[in-house]
Amino acid sequence: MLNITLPDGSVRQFVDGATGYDVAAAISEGLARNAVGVRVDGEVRDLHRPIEHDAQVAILTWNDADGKMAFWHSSAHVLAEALEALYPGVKLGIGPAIENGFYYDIDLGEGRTISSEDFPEIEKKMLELARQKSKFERRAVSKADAIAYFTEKADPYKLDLLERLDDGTITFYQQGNFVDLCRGPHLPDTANIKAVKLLNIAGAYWRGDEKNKQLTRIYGITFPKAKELTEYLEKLEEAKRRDHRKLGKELELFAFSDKVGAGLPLWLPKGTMLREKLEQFLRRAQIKAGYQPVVTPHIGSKELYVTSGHYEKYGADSFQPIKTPNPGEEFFLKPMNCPHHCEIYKTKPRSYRDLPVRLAEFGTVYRYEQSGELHGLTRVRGFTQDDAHIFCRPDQVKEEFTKVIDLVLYVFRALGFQDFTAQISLRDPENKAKYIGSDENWDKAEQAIIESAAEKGLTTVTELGEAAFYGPKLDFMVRDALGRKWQLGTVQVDYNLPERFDLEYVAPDNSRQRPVMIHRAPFGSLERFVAVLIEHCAGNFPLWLSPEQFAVLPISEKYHDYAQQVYDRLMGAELRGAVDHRDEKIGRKIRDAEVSKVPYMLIVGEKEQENGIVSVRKHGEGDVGSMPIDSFIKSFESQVAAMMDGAAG
RNA sequence: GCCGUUUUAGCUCAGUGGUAGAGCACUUCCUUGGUAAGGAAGAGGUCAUGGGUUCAAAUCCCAUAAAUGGCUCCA
Repeated sequence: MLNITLPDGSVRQFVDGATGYDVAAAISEGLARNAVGVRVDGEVRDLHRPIEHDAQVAILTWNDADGKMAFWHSSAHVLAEALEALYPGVKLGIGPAIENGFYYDIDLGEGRTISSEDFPEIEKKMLELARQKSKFERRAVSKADAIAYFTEKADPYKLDLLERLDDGTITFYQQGNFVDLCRGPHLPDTANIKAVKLLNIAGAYWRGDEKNKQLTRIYGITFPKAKELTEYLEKLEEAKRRDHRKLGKELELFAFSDKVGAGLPLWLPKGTMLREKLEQFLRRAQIKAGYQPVVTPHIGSKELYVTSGHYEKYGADSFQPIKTPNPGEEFFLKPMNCPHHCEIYKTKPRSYRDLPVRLAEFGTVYRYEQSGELHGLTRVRGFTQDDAHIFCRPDQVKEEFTKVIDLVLYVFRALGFQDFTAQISLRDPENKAKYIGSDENWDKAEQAIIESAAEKGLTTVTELGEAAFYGPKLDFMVRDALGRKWQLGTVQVDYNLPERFDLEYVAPDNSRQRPVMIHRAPFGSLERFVAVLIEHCAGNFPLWLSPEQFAVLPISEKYHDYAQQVYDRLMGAELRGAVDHRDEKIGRKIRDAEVSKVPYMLIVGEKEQENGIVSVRKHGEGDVGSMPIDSFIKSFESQVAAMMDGAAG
């Protein structure tokens, strides 16, 4: 007999050889019908695989993340089966499930191509195969048999995969006539796959190595219900509507020009207003937090980067040096601000009493990103970091880290980013040699990060081996309203640059000590931050940031004078906006203001002029009634203040 | 950087080898209108750039650039 413990803690008994399906069926018929897999003592397995011993068992359905993975992984096999049917001789690479769907890498062979125009036919074939309700059958095979099978099939990629697998761990899965090397687990059968959509097609190197052959990767997604596919596609449409590249153009925030150069954004007046408000906001917060603003040039001599080590590592792949009339003299556009800041630190001897020294700069840096990597404002070749470097004693690292986290949280709250996680990147304990800095300091810094993150109650994930070679770091990952993940703020401990620049402070015993350096940027870069902010709020910026906070809309030309009076009053109170003087009807002016996402529309006509009031309309909400101009200003100001107080609390 | 796709008016996009189009935006005129598009007329294009094929190229071919979806990279 098998004792099966269910997630609710109850224990049920089953005959030997019982499967996950039997367990599901014993719980309810509906569960058995919807089950896609089973978790046995933490291991996700096929529903119909016998459970060998007493275990903790959870039935997985589409609603479990692991259930979705099995569902999509199985869908990838169906895609492969369809491709084999439609494109005989196709060679298969790998076909895993991913966060949203699955893909399969294929090699069509010389001269054959496939494009998104072929998708409908492939989708049709996949649905046809799915309807056959083929069982996914698992079988263990010996390495020799596996090699024989794929040699016979002349599938070089599977053979390559097999080379790295050990005998005894190899399993095949078969549905219909299609056999694939696969660890599983899979769905019981193909019938659950009711809706199929192939999404896009792309090149991908075999094993992710650009020295290898490039395969064709087909991305797709499947669902157990057609309705869910429709909803997913609607979500994609919504993401497109929020795309910062689209909104940036529509709202006239930024632009690019071939003549200026790829990846070099031009900030238009409205975008610049937004950006300056963000800068102003952070500048103030940083002054309060004890930072000292500094300004450094956009270029630095080659020597600076030889010292920092960046020349050796990135010199060849950077913007190439700027030459001068002096032979041999070379300058680089600065790819980061830290070397300059190190030189500021070195302008005078520092006492342990002076530390920490916090140098802050909105520093614009230039990096020659690969052409294929450029993407709107999130990946550019010239961008401004809200950078600062904290030079402190090793015993101050933790306190400084905590303060930086406070600052980042303050910034995120003020901007409405509630859903974020913090990733702690530590060194690989197996391979300590590849990191610079003493063991003792690393331990101290890693502890400092872990503890301060815990004290601040951050939701963290810890990644071993993800630290930079010069120090551990903490990155803030923000999810936008659609659940997409972005890396914004970062805090990094650095033992390398203080060493390379020979930074020192005088300790109480008069000895020379090495300070620790902390790089930090709450926004990361203004460019990426604005991009994420745009997508996060779909272009409806918080009132205090909105480039245009109001639009005065006169009913007709007769009220232009009064409109101007209203405008002057608001500008006097330091609100931002404009009067719509066009010869258009009020409906049209309202529509245009709504479309351009102006938070407040102030409609003025005869009534308003006579009574010294404005008729207020709120973006997305409509008419909110009329009030004296001063009341509007007061209510406006209290709203802005509330946003800032909320952030501080 | 690599693979695929795309590039036509300020914007969004039609146009499959034979006289360059639409809607919106813009200009002018009419209209002075009360909470999401008033009407009319006009102006606006080296069809990304450079080569080639052809009697003839926005259209077919090649190269370059940029954008875009991925891959690789990211101080």
